[in-house]
Amino acid sequence: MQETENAPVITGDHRELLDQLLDKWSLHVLDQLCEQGALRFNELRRAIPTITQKSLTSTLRRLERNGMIDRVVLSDRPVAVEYRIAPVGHSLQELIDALLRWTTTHLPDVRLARERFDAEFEEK
Amino acid sequence: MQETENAPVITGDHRELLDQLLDKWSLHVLDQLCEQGALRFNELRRAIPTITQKSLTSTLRRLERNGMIDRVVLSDRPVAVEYRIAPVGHSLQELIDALLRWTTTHLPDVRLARERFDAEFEEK
DNA sequence: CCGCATCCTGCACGATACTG
DNA sequence: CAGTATCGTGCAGGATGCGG
Repeated sequence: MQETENAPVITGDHRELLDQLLDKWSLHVLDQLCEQGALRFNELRRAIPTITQKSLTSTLRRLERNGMIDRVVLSDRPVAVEYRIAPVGHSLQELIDALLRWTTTHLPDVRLARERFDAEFEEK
Repeated sequence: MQETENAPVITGDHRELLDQLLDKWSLHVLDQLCEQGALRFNELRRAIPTITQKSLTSTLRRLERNGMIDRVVLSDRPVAVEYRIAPVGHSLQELIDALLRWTTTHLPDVRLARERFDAEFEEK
């Protein structure tokens, strides 16, 4: 019978982790690091022009804490740091790509749906 | 030929849409509706006990506006409404499941990484 | 049963200035 | 170059009460 198939119940832990990986900036950072393998702090800033320095810092810290990326000190004087995608983080890449592909594919549908919804709402 | 493979550049539109689909509650709602097909308002409340009525309402509106779900009026007196997963929304199910499976699988890794990170931070 | 209207609070994020 | 420190603010989301 149906057995609810594989019952993907969403626990608080799931939600918390997803919040930390799919938030406003993490996706950008992960995406960049997955593609480039490793990037310097300011290279990331340039790759994601709209991100604030503060946000980039906190995003990197969070991703590092969750084991998604590694912070590698290249030298002390001058200070040089590199951020590398970690194995666990890399396992996310295909998922992220799938997410982006889905949005790209269905963006037209969504736009149409929105127009319809808004128009219908306008009538009243 | 690296060609950056399929270059999944993240635009503002991507980000906005993902924000509306992967936010705190949408995932729960979509997940429920995908599994059950259709649910009443209060059935959803019971299925997601921690959600507020206000949040459920706004989440449902947003998902409806984006074409992910359909709001079906069953009767007027007494008021009876049903929310059904729409085709576009259904195409998200496997993606959501993949997301949940990934977190379930890698949660141990993440926990370990966090402990290490926090411990290392403690030392200083 | 299915919502809408308000009030309220935290906190995510931006802007800006400073440091080794 | 790679950050830390501080201030200001919008707004998501909880709590509560009312209404058809």
